This record gives sequence, C-alpha cells and structure tokens, in this order.
Amino acid sequence: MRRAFRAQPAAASGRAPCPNLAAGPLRFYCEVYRPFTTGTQIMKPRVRFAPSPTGFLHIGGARTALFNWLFARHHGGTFVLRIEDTDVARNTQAAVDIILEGLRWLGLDWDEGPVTSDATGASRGPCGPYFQSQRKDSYRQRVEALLSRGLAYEKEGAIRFKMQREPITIPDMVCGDIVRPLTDREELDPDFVIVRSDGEPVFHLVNVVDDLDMGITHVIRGEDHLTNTAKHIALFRAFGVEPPRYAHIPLILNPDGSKMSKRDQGAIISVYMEEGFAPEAVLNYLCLLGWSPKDNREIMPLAEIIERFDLPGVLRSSAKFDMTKLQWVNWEYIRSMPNDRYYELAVHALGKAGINTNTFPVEYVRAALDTVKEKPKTFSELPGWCDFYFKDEIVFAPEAVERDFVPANTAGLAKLRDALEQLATFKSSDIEATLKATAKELGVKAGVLVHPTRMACTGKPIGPSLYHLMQVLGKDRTLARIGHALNHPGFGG
RNA sequence: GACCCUAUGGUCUAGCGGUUAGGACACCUCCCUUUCACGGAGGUAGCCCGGGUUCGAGUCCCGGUAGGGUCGCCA
Repeated sequence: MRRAFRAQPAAASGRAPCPNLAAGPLRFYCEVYRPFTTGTQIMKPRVRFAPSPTGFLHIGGARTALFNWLFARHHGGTFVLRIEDTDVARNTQAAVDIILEGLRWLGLDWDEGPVTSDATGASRGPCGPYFQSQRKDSYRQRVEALLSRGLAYEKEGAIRFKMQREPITIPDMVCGDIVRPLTDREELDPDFVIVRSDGEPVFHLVNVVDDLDMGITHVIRGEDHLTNTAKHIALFRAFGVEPPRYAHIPLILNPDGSKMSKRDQGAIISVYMEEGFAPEAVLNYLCLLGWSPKDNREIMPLAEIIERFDLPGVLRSSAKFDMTKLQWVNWEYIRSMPNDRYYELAVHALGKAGINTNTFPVEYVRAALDTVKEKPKTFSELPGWCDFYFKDEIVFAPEAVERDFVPANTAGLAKLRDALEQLATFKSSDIEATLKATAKELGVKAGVLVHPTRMACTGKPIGPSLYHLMQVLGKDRTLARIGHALNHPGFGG
C-alpha cells in the first residue's frame, strides 16, 4: 500500500497528447524548449501559472500570473493555468474557486486549463488534465524511466533523484547566468526526494514533468524558486530534454521589508474585490511593481501594457507594496472611467452598503453619482460621499453640528430657505445666485451660509459641490431638509 | 552554517563613466475656491559603507553591511 504510487502498471494514460508533443520521442521536446533558436519555424511561447489552492490568491501570485499572461499576450503565445493540488487534505474545490475567481476578476483569461474548479471536470486545451491530482500516471511513468536508467533510487520507501555534484548554471532572462553550487548541507547529500514514502510525488518532480508534458517554453515565477531551479534543470536533463527558459521575478515585500504573508495588508486579492478596487487599476499598479516601461509612464491602458511588456524590462530587486499609491492609481481609474462602468460599480458598492438605488429614478441615481465621481479612492468609500442622496433620515456629524448648528446661524439659514422657496427653477446656478445674494443681504461671506446648509442637506461637513448637490436633491427635498435642520436644538429652538 | 539574489529621497522608479541625479505617490507652502477635493505654482527629501579601476564613478571591480530567498518525504 505504501507503494501505491508505483504499484499500478505503467500503462499509457488515456488522455490526448499535446499537439506539439504527440510524436513521442523525447528528443522532440528539445525543439519545443528552444522556441526562438531552432529550426525555421518560430514557435510561440507557452507559459503557465501554477498556483497551489491554499484558500486565497496572494498578490505575489497574482503578479506572477499577470507577468506570465502579459508575456503570452505580448508574444502571441499561450497562457496555461495549471492547478497544483497535490496536497489533497489541504486543497479543496472551494480553494480552487478562489483562484479562478481572482484571476477572472483581474481579467487574466487562460487559453488552456480548467473550466471549473472540479478537478475531474471539463478543461480547455490539449495538455490536460490541468490538475496535478489527475496526472499521477505521467509522474509514475517518468519516475519509472529514471529508475530504470539508474538516475533515481529507492531509499527507506521514498524515491530519490541522483543530483549532480557540480555547480549548475541557471540561465535566467531576468537575473542573467546564475551559478548555483551545492550548499554545505547538500554537499553531505545532494540527492533529493521525488516520491515520498507514501507514494505521493513531490513538487520538484511534478512541476518539471508537467512543464515538460505541457510544452512550457518559459517559466516565469517568483525569485523564491531561483536556487531550486538547479534541481529542475537537472531533472529536465535526466529526462533527456533541455529545460525551458527561466525568468525569476522579484518578490513583493511589506512596507517594512518583511515577507508578505496572507495576514498582511493588501496581501490577498479578495480584499481588492471587496474593497471596491477596479481590477484594471490593480493590474496597472501590479505591473509597476517589478517592471518599468522606462519612460515615466504610469497610468497605462492594458493594451499599451501588453504592447510594451517584456522580460528585459523586469527589474531584479524586490519592491515594497504601497497601498497609498495603489489607491491613487485606483482613483485615477475611477475618475476617468466610462460613466456606464462607473455607475455599475458604484451601484454595486452602494448595494453592499445597504443602499438600494433601484427605488430611485435612474436619472436621479446617475445625477447623484455624477457629483461624486472624483471623490472616492475606492468604491467602498463611495457610500460615505453620497449616501445622503438615498436616505430619508440623515445623521448629522457631531463636531460639525457644534460648529454650524448654532443660534448665530439660525436667521441666515431660515432666510436662505425662504429665498430658495421662491425659486421657479432649481438649478445649481439659481441656487448659487440665491445663496450669494442672501449672504450679501446679511452682510456675511457665502461660507457662513454654505456650511450649515451643507450640514442640513447632507449631514456632513464635506462632500460634493453644494449647489449641484442641492439641484440633484431637488427643491422639495432640499427645503424639507433645511426646515428639519432648523428644528435642531443647536439653533436655539 | 552554506549558497543565491538585491541595494537611487519614506515608497515605486529613470539613469546604463562626465546630468543642476529626472518622473510618480506621499508630505509641506501658496494660489484658486461653497466644504473636501480637483487644478495651478513652489518646496523638503536620495545614489548603504569602505577600498580599487579611471582624468572623472550612482553607473565598472572587490570587500563589508543590510534586506530578501534557498538548502524539506511543503508547494
């Protein structure tokens, strides 16, 4: 039983082989792995994102996916999604869904890979299954091949790979040629386990076999894999093929320079979905961490990023995550967003805050949202800027009440209310003229009336343009709110 | 402990032997103004340290230091 992994016959798996790989001989793979240097035919790159379903999509993982995706799109290649769900106990279908949802939210569509989170379900592309849990046959065959050729051996129930002792040069498209000698611990025993004693293959093995089976030409992944790449290169060579090209991208760190874990601010993609970030803004910001267009461009449409992104522009040093700048990018995206998309995201955000805009006329909702489009950094902030449009009972901000709802303002506010009542049309220009005329009659600056009026209408000391907000609110609602505020004890009864 | 990567304002970055070291976020000041903002005009702040190469070094080399990564029957 403990040898379950090897106990099954090494029968050919039933799945259809990749078109590039169908011919069979290992030698053929070499051409696949040298797409830009061999033959007369230029082969398009095939890259992959291979997350482990841990229950969240880490921002570093999302950026790795993004760089792979951009590379594929830039070169007209293929972006493959593969699920590394070898740890059955930990990986649930719900955890896979979180990955898929995150990638879809970001707009990182995959050309090959799962269609749903069901590991045994449908997939797209000729190199399936795209779940490692479904690829045991392939791993077993590869291990048998190594065993039969004396390149691996069994010890204490596990199968170990015979690692070379000489340093391995890792040709990296970002870092250059990296020479990786053995560490002192590895000097003692350079071999490593590729199949555990319980029969389960380990990461280094399955990762290499899958990349080989799927014809992956470029491995773009986090720098944390850099030194382990020597193992992978040795494995590829043991299988008789040249390894793919590698590009190790720098990690994303916390503002204090420590490693980001899922608990750190901004570390998981779901918070951006929940906090009302625009996915295109998150994507744009992520591009800027570890890649530079070199010409000071920052806010770029996706089409331009795809056109300009390439591995030579990837930086070698790790970057610290800066939520403030992300918020700025998001704000830039919101304010320049097409109105229809803005309305859609805004209505969604208001709904999440318990404000049902469906009970208001569409034109009213849009006019209200128009007045605050440049305000929020994220959509989750939006209700705070415009909820007064949609509530009958508004709550007065306490500190501002003390400042504005005072006896000294009573007569002025009442006078303004009366003046507004006389208006035949209730346009912002009329309202502004009326308020300023009233202020002049009272011999005060406009601000003296503006503050208590804003408070009466919105309950807040800050917000959109007062005159425009009153126009949107409409005459009846505006007068009612001012009248109601005048009853506040602060005005002296 | 060993090995690998990295090092420009607080942050993201441009620079690729000769620059008043550029841009963006953040911060500060002023102007504009119905609030908060936007916008406009300014400002504070940077080449980790030490050697070397060179007429000349942020830029090349070496050594430190610091940060990150790896050396698992985790992925």
